Amino acid sequence: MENSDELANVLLKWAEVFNNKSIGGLVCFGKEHGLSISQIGALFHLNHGRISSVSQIGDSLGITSAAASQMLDGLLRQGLIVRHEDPDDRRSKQIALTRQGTKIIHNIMKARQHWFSSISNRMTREERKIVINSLNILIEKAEQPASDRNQVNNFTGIKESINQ
Amino acid sequence: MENSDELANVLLKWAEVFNNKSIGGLVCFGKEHGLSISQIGALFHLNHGRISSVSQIGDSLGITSAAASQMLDGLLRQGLIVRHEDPDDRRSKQIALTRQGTKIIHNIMKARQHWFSSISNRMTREERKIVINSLNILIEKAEQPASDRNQVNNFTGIKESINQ
DNA sequence: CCATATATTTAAGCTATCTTAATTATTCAG
DNA sequence: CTGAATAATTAAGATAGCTTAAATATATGG
Repeated sequence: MENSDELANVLLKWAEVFNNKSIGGLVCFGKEHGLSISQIGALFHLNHGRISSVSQIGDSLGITSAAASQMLDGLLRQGLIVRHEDPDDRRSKQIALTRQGTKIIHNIMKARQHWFSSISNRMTREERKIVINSLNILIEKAEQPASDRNQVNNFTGIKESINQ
Repeated sequence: MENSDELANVLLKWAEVFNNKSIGGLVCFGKEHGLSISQIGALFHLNHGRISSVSQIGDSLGITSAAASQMLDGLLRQGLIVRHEDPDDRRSKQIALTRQGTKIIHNIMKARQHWFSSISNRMTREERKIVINSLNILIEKAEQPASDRNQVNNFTGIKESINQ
C-alpha cells in the first residue's frame, strides 16, 4: 500500500485540528476589525493569487460579481486593496492587496502565535527539528504550481465532494 | 538560538498557506448548505470540545448568548446538534453534535482532499514518511490538554471556553 | 428564605450583505 | 460596422444574523 493516501489522511486530520482552533477566532477578528467573512476570504484569496478580477473573487466566495463589487468597495475604503484597470481587457479591474492589506493577513495569522508556541513548547528539541523540516517540505510542495491545477476554481471541488 | 521560535514561525507560514486555500471554500460550503459562518464555527467548536453550553459557544464566536441561541435553533432544525439539560445546572443546556453534525465537519474537510492528494503526489516516498511522522507529532501535541486551557482569546480578549 | 446572579430563550428592531435588474463600457465575432 | 457577449457598477429591495431588553427558570450566598 502506497503511503501517499496515508499522508493525505494525516493532512486531513491536521487540518481538522487546525480548523477547530481557527474558525471562531476568524469570526471574532472580522467583528473587531469591521470585516465581513467574505472580505476576509477576499483578502486571503488575494494573498494567495496576488491579483484577481472582481468576478474571480466573487466566484471564489460563491457570491455574484455585484456583491463582490460592493464588498470590495469596503476594502478599498479601508485601504486594504487597490483597483487597477486591466490593460489587456479594459472592462476588467485588477484587484490587489496593499501593504496594509497584507499586514491584516499577517495579523490574523499572528493571532494563532500563542497556540503555535504552546505546541512548540511541548516538543523536544529533536522533535522540533524534524517537524520544522517537514513543514518546510509541505510549504514548498503546497505552493508549487500543480500539474493538475487547471484554471477552474479550486472551490468548485467542494460541491462535487459534498453531494455524495 | 532556540529552534522553538523557528517552529512557531514555520507553523505560522504553513497556516497561512492553508488558509489561503481554505477560507473561500468554507464560505462557499456554508452558502451551499444553508449554514452561516457562525454555524460552521459552532460545529467546529463542538467537534473540538465535544460538549458546550450555549453561552460558551457564543463566547467562542464573539456573539451574545441570545444570538447563539437563535443560531443553534437552526442547527437543531437541521438535525446537526442536540440540546440536553445539564444535570449539574438545570439552567444550562448541553449542546453536542449528532452523527450527522459530525459528518458535516468531515465533509468540509473532505473538500480539501484533492489538494492534499496533489501535495502528497509531489513528494518522494521518503519525504512522505518523515512528513507523516511529523504531522502525527503535531496532532498529538496540539490535542494535548495544555496548561493554558483557559487562555484568553487573542482576538477578543474573551475567554476561550473549552468544555471539559 | 430572600435577594441577587446566572443561563437560556423570546421578541422587536437594525443593518450589513446578499440578490436581481438596469446601466455603462469594452470586447469579440460575423 | 453591428449585434451579442462580457465585466463591472449602481440601485432597490429582501433577509439573515446581530443587538438590546424583557421574561423565565434555576442557582447561590447571607
